[in-house]
Amino acid sequence: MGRSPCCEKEHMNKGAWTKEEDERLVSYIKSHGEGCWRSLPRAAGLLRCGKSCRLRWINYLRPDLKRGNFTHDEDELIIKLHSLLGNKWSLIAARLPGRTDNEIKNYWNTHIKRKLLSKGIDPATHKGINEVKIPDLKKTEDQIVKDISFGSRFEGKEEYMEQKGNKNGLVCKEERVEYYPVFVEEKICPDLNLELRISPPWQNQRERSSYTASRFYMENGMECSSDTTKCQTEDGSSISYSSIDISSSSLGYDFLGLKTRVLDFRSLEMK
DNA sequence: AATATTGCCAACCGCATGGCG
DNA sequence: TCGCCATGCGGTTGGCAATAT
Repeated sequence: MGRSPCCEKEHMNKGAWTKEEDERLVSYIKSHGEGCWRSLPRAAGLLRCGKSCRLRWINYLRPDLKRGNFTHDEDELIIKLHSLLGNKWSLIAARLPGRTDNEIKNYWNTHIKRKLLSKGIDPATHKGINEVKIPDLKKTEDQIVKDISFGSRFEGKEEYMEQKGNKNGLVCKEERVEYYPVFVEEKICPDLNLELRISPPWQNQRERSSYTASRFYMENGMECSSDTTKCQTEDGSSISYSSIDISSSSLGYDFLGLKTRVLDFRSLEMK
């Protein structure tokens, strides 16, 4: 036996909402607040299912919604966030005040996809359509990647960060990856590159070696999981990357403005 | 003017997730 | 631990408007 439907389908209105229904919903939520979507329709005198009410409110009636076309800045932000997060529309929407996940999703599918394709960029991978999609990490040539930490802990870096006017925000390091990483150039908040990987908040090499950093490696919409890799630093100490469960950590980090535990990065796995 | 096609977006649907008893 | 329930999420669809033929 399957799951019971979220509401009684019969005697329910479907399709476009009327002005009167909108008014009823708005007035009810104004006086009772959001939530209890299942019981809301009956209480508000609406012949709609709870889901439908929730969607109508979130996507259309909410007073904080921004109307009108997307700006160029919003376009750019959506593209960058999509390169990081993939089709996680709700996460992307969380970074665009006044925009809904549905709105962004529609906008992506109708405008941005086409725009990227016209530039020869694959909207799914954010790479040139003719480029090889999966890098061979074993190759000996250097690779440039962007290593972005999300956090507010900049021990020993406060002065530097203040000078740069970025005490709390993205810390991005441009790193030349060789078989053994010996060259790391730090940059503060450069443009997000489309080649990204996400790691826990920045710490210096020594500190990093003291806790086994879990490096969730995302290559343009794909998660590239790998076994633990030991890398040797200049001073001879070793650093372990990837595949380390740090869920026991009690630390929470501000990832893209969303408070999260490190382990939650797993939920960013691309489909 | 009539019809076909295309683009857009609000809304729906089914599944996933998390909380709770 | 399990099952139920409410809610959230992302993919898909339906219908309207604009445009092309």
